[in-house]
Amino acid sequence: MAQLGDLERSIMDALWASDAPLTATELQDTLEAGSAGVSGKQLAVTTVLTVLSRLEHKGLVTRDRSVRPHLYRASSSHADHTAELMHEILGASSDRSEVLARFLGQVSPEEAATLRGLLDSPPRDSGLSA
Amino acid sequence: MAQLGDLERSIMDALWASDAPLTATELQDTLEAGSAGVSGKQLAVTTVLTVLSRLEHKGLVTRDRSVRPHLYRASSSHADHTAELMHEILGASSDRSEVLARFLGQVSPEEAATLRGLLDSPPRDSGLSA
DNA sequence: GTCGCTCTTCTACGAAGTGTAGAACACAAA
DNA sequence: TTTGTGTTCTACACTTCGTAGAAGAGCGAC
Repeated sequence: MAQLGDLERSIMDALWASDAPLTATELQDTLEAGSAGVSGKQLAVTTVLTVLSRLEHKGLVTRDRSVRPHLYRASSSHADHTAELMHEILGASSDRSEVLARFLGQVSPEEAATLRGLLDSPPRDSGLSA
Repeated sequence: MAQLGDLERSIMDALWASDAPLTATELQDTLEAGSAGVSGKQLAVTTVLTVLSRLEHKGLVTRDRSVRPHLYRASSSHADHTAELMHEILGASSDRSEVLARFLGQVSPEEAATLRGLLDSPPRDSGLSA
């Protein structure tokens, strides 16, 4: 799955931040607003569309072609995606326990508490909406 | 920090697997042996050196220039590196708790047990040898 | 001291991925 | 059918990575 480029990430962030699916033009506006400040430079819509196609190809974005301005949305929630990435990295390791130990060693007390809570509470569920 | 290429990863793996620092030539041999089987093709030493330089530039490898055949070793342990990567990804997320929840949702029972154990035991130590 | 060997640095190139966007095409409304 | 908006095709420059030759540097042998 690998890492994303800057623009790809920006677009994914915009999609993740939006409840409803977005059109390319809407994304274009969102991106301009997001990177606001000094630049104010707007990307060409084709640029946004190209990146969206690439993201769709990578499986990160799904597109609704049934409506005319196509609608784009993230295939999975940001949290899901991030968690998957973390697992991918963990899975590539030979010594999972050791990695987990290090991971916890770097975790903040708050996060440790969160983890404890999560481990105690029923671990059996998935598909919660973000 | 980002992700590594195939050869870069192979070299890091070799360094991580070795107790002592290695020279470029030793790494060259190790890589040949590691990828053994059908290929048997050996990389040019310069290739190994180039990649080592790049890895040094990225901070993943440190080099001892005081001895003649320079000695190369991984800057941090494999587990440390992996854990750092996981934190990097987690840190880039806006909703850490949600990500952690998803992460745990995908974790195997064994790993969950490991985590529980780690969270219960004194979290205060670092620098364990891999 | 300089010859030669080994190791390192410089330089380079091709492939892949990414940011960027124009040109051309498709489709619906007027 | 024309027109405007949205999508696809194509393209190019830049970066990263795998790959390695050519040239330079240091050290031991003679």
